[in-house]
Amino acid sequence: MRKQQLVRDTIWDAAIQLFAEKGFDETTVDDIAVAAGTSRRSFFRYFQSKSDLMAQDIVSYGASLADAIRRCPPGCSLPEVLRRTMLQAAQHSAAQPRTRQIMEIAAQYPAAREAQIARVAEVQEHLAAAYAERCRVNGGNDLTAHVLAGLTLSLLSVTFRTWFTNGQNDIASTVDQVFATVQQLMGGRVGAGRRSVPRGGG
Amino acid sequence: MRKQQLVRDTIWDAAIQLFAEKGFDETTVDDIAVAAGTSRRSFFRYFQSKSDLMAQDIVSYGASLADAIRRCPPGCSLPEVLRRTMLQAAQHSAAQPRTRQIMEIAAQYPAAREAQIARVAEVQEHLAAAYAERCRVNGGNDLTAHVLAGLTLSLLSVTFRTWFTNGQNDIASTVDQVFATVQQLMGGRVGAGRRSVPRGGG
DNA sequence: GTATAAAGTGGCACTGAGTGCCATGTCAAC
DNA sequence: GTTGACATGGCACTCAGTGCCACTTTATAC
Repeated sequence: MRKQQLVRDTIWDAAIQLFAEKGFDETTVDDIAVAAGTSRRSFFRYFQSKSDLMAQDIVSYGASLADAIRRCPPGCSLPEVLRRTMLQAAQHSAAQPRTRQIMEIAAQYPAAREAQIARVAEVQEHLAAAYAERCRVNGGNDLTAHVLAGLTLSLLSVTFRTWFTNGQNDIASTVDQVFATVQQLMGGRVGAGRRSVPRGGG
Repeated sequence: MRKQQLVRDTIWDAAIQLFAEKGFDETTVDDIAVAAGTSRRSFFRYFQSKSDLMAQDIVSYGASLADAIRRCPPGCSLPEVLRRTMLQAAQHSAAQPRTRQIMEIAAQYPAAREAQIARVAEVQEHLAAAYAERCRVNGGNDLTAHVLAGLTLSLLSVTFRTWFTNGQNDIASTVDQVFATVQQLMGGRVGAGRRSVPRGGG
C-alpha cells in the first residue's frame, strides 16, 4: 500500500522537525509519535530506532552512489568513475531539501551523528561490490574495489564537510577541489619531494 | 590513584571476555559488573556506556596515529608521511593482544561495530589537526589535511579488513599493498590509470 | 450485505541502558 | 577518634526497544 509510505514520511518529517526545534536528545519517541499522529508502538513498526531516522537519507545516498558507479560509461578509467560517482552523489544529496537541516542536527548531536556514520559504513560494502564489477572490466582486483569504496566515502565526507562549513552553494566545485587534492597528493609532488627515507621512523 | 586504572582494566577485560563468550547484545552491564566484581553503578563511573568498551582501543589507535604523524622526519613528503603513519598505526594495533578478538566481536555485532566506527570518526578530527601542522611545513592547505586524515583512516580500515579476513600475520605487507593500490589508482593520468609497480616490503 | 482472513494499530508490560541522588565505606591527615 | 575527600553501591527514575494481545481496518469470498 502507498499509505504505508505516507505514514512513514509523516513520522520522518515530524521527527526531523522536532530534532531541529528541540534537539535530538531532548526529543523522545513519544514526542515524535504524537507529533506524527500515531502511537509509540507504531513508530517502531516504521523505524527500527530513533537513530534510524537520521540514517534514512543515507540509504538513498548509498543507492545513488551504487547507481552512479554502474551507470558510468564503460570507457571511463577507475579514477574517472570515482570522480563521476562523487559528483553525482554530492549533487544528489545537496539537492535533497532537508540535507542541510540534517547536517546541522548531526553536527550538534553525537548520537545522531553516530547513526549516520554507522549507516555509511554499511553503504561501503555495497559500493565495494559495485566497484568490483567495474574492476572486472577496467582491471584491478578486489582490493582495488575496496580501496575505491573507502576513497569514495571518505572523500565525499570531506566534500560535504567543506561544503557545509563554507556555506557554499556549488557542491560540484567542491568535489573537483577535493578530487584534485587527492590526485595532486598521491600522484604529483607536493612540497618537499623526497620519496623514500630510511625506515624506522621513531 | 593507580587503583582506578586497575579497576578500569578489570572491567574492560571482563567485558571483552563476556562479549566473546556470550555475544555483545546478550551481555548486560550487570553481567559485566558482576564478572568484574563491582556494581552496575560503578561501571558507569568508568565507562560512559556499554558501547564505550568497544571503543577503548580506538583511543590508543588514534593517539598512535597522531603520534606517528608528528614523529615523521621533516624531510618526508606528505604521501610518505601517510604511508609511515599507516604502517605504524597498523603495527601498533596488530600488536595489541585483544585486537583480533575485538575485531571478531565487531564483525558479529552491529551495535558493537557502530561504537567503534563512531569513535574512529572522532579520531579523524585530531588527525586532520596533526596533518595540518605538517602541511604548514610541506605545503598544502587545510583541505589537504582533511583529505589526508580521511585517506589515512579509510585506507587503514581496508588494511585491517584485508588483514583480518585473510588471517595474515604480516600487516606491514598489507599496508604496502593498500598504499600501492591507491598510488597506482590515483597516481596516473585520469585517462589511463596505470603507473608504478607495487613495492613489496616487510 | 455478511462472513472471514489478513494486515495494521495501539495499549500494556517487560527488559535493559543510562542517570541523579544519597547513604555508606575507605583512607589519609590531624 | 574525628574530620574531610573520595570511591562505592543501592534505589528509583526516564527512555529505548520488544513481545504479546486485543481491536480495528481493509480486502476478498460468498
